[in-house]
Amino acid sequence: MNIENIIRDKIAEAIQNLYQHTIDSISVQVAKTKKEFEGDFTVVAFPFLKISKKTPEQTAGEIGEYLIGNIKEISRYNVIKGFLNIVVSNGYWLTFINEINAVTDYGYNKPGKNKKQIVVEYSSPNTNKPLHLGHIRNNLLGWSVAEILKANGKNVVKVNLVNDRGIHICKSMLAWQKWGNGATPQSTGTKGDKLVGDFYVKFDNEYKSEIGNLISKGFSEDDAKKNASLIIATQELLKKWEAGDDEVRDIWKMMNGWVYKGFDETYKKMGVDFDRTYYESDTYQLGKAIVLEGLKKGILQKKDDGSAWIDLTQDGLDEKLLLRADGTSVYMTQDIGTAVQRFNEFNIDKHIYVVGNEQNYHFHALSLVLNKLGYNWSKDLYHLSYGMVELPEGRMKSREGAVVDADDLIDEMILTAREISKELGKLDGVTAEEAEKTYKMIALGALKYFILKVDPKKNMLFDPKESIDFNGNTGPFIQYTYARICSVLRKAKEQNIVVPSSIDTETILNGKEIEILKLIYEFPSVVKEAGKEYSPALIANFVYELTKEYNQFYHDFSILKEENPKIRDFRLILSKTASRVIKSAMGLLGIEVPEKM
RNA sequence: GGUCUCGUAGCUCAGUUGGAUAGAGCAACAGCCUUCUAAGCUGUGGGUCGUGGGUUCGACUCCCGCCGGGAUCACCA
Repeated sequence: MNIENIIRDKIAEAIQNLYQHTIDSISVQVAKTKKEFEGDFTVVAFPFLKISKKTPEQTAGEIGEYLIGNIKEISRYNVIKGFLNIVVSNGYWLTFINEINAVTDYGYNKPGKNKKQIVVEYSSPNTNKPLHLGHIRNNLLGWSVAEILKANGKNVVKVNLVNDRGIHICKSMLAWQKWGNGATPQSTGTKGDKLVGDFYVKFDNEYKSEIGNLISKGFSEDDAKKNASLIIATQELLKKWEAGDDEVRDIWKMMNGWVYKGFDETYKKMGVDFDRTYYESDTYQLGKAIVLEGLKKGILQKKDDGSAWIDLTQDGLDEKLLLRADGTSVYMTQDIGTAVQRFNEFNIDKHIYVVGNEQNYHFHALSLVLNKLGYNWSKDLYHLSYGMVELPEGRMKSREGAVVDADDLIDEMILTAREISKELGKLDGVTAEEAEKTYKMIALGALKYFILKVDPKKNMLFDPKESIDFNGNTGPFIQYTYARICSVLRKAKEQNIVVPSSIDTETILNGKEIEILKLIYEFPSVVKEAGKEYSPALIANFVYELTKEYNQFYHDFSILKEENPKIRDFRLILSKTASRVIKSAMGLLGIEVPEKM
């Protein structure tokens, strides 16, 4: 049983014995003691004053006295202004580290017998442009959240839904037909997704200039947009695609093929993967039958032109279109269909959509619509809504090419990592291949940590001019700490010092060592909280705190040169355990850690 | 206009379900490598937590108003 629960129980017991009043032990708040006070855990006495009818100091003192007498793991306490600070004995911490040394996956919950699955849908790219920094945030978040849920013992399915059809891809196709001269990735030496993206931008530029021309000829802006020959030709292309026109389908397949190859490369570089990939060209017809059924039941309304609507005004939203007058489906229709499909296909406990907060309204509506249609699992849908990545000049706009390209960014990071490493001469002793692997590890570590350390819900800023740091609160800092520990353990081995599997529980500890132990102790609850909140940021902030603390310890105390063998052994175990936790935590973020850097 | 969000040091971000004197990193300045990796460590300066009320023993945290930024309210996805 963990010490906080023991304290909770005993406090409830103390209240009962001292003041003849029954309270629920889980309602007792046990917090970490602030750095500037002596103690490990703090209990605030104020909530008990009504029960004790005494001053805060008296109440805290009486409870403290009771705890000393009844919990052997507590060595002493102090009271400051109604705050009861509890000091846990060295013996407890030493027993704790011995215990976790015996387990291999400390901090993780074993997969339960529960066969229910959690589906995490993320990435979900459009096939008309390459991935950019916004997609990076999405992918890293989705992947990491899936890993964190696995660490919480959940049965997770990672899913991608590729938006491979629609007006946007037709724009790239039309531009390729008109101005492409048969260009292919091979003929141009361009990565497939980039090539298709270039045609998308080309389309947009030509379209804009056509609109400009029309406006100068007296068209209103709206009319110009609707009547431009380019947009009309694009719509024709879409119609042909929907009709299954062979030529159009062939171009579509070819160009999407280029894009997939490009995406796969980027995914691989980022280290994200999926258990299943769906394509909207297969699923975009889903949902129609459900909507028609809803009409029949009178849950949905049909307008005069034949379009189908749902009225969400009671829920504070508006009326929402579910089927066009011509019977074709819209975004919402498809999402209804795919949701139903997923719940048929999997035994779903929770379905998580990792999608930007610009679609909050859509997912709010989606869950209401499904609920009204009678699917009681609509409450199990969860929109993991993350904030936008903004540039100093505002949002990224892919049509205008004002984006930070994913591949470029990663490549630049690798370049920087290589430069810094060479400058510091850190990898002089290793093979070129090994060094190259480490540069990539560091570059991705920096990028992933930079993104994941921020609370997913919040918008974040990325300034390309101030490239991502490698010092301070960064991925490389944490990786460096790991490498340092590995180095110490290597040296120990060279000196034939064996790290013992357990340690004498009478060993005397210093304050820094206890601080590190306390952080290691917190790891499981951080994993749990991160799972509950779907927040890799909690893991990132935790592991930073741990490494910061470790670096201070490393600086202030020597390990291998420590003369007292018991203390030396303890420090080795402590270091090894810290490195294990660092590696696990970083693993949950998708960040690898090097043994040398 | 409706709905939803965000506002913490010059900049980027933390701040557990309300708890003690609001913390890190970067940037600036000053120190520390014959000692287990200096991608490190130590110190200094830097704040009316947007603002005004309210609830509370106690508010960065909860409630209301206002100011400022963002998103969304498409027969786009």
